[in-house]
Amino acid sequence: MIADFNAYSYLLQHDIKPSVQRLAIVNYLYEHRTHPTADEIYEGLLDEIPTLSKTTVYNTLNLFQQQAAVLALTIDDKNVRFDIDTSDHAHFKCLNCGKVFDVPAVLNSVTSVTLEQGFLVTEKHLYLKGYCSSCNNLSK
Amino acid sequence: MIADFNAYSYLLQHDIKPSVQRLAIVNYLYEHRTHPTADEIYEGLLDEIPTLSKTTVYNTLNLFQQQAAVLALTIDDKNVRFDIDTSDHAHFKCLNCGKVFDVPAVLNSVTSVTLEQGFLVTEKHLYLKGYCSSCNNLSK
DNA sequence: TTCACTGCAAATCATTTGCAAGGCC
DNA sequence: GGCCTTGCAAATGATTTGCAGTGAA
Repeated sequence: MIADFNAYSYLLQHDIKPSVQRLAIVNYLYEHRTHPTADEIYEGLLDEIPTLSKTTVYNTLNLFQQQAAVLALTIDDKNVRFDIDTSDHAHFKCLNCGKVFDVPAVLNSVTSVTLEQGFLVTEKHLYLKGYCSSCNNLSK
Repeated sequence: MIADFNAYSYLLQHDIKPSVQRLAIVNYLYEHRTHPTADEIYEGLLDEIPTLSKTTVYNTLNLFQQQAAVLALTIDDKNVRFDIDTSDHAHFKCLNCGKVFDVPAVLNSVTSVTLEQGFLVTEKHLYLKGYCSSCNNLSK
């Protein structure tokens, strides 16, 4: 499942000094593509690292963001969600079950939006909301 | 500047019973297209309505959202911002000055994203981040 | 030894909730 | 009178901050 992913070199590639906690968080994000919250990551790692503190999870995720090793999603207005997949895609949040799905959108094509002169775009987020197939079928 | 906008009928059109507070908030949003936070709206109306409570601002904005009279933006990870313009457009947030700009994007064209069978999309948000012309020129 | 990393406890801040008082039909 | 709206105070919950202890180079 972890396949050829090397958490250690992933951190080095992003100029992040590896540690037990940092490696665990990267691996958690690599294995759980559910766009977890800081709290979900913390809870998910407690068995593995019982001494882990939530502060460390927040510190680490903030560091990862700075180094562009993860993407912070604000599709949820309650808490920030994290995605280790920084490739070109959009997100869909089901308003019923709350799950956040990856959507294979081509965000680059969105670049066609007309920006004023001198605006420099460094980040693009396309958030879709509605009802996923499971929740949508229930109401039929 | 207020032109032909009628806050009273705007509320009625959205099945919202008018009140002094609700009218003031709608007018504030109509006149301040800066995507204000709940707190900014509260502060901005204190002179006009000194007895206004922040709870009422939150209650009202939540009601407006339910009735689709305003759009809630989560482009900012700190607090939710509100937009009375529900027409087709995107948003750009400057990472330096923090301002949120309207972008004349055609979100409908974004519909071309491939969604799985049975996914029902009810809301689309395109958030761009980077540096606005003022902040971008400073660094040159 | 030094300096960065960790983790506990406390602080902060946006938002919600409980509830009592006031106002409108 | 009854119900909806308002607003205060307190609660909640995510995230940050202060700071002391630990550990690795």
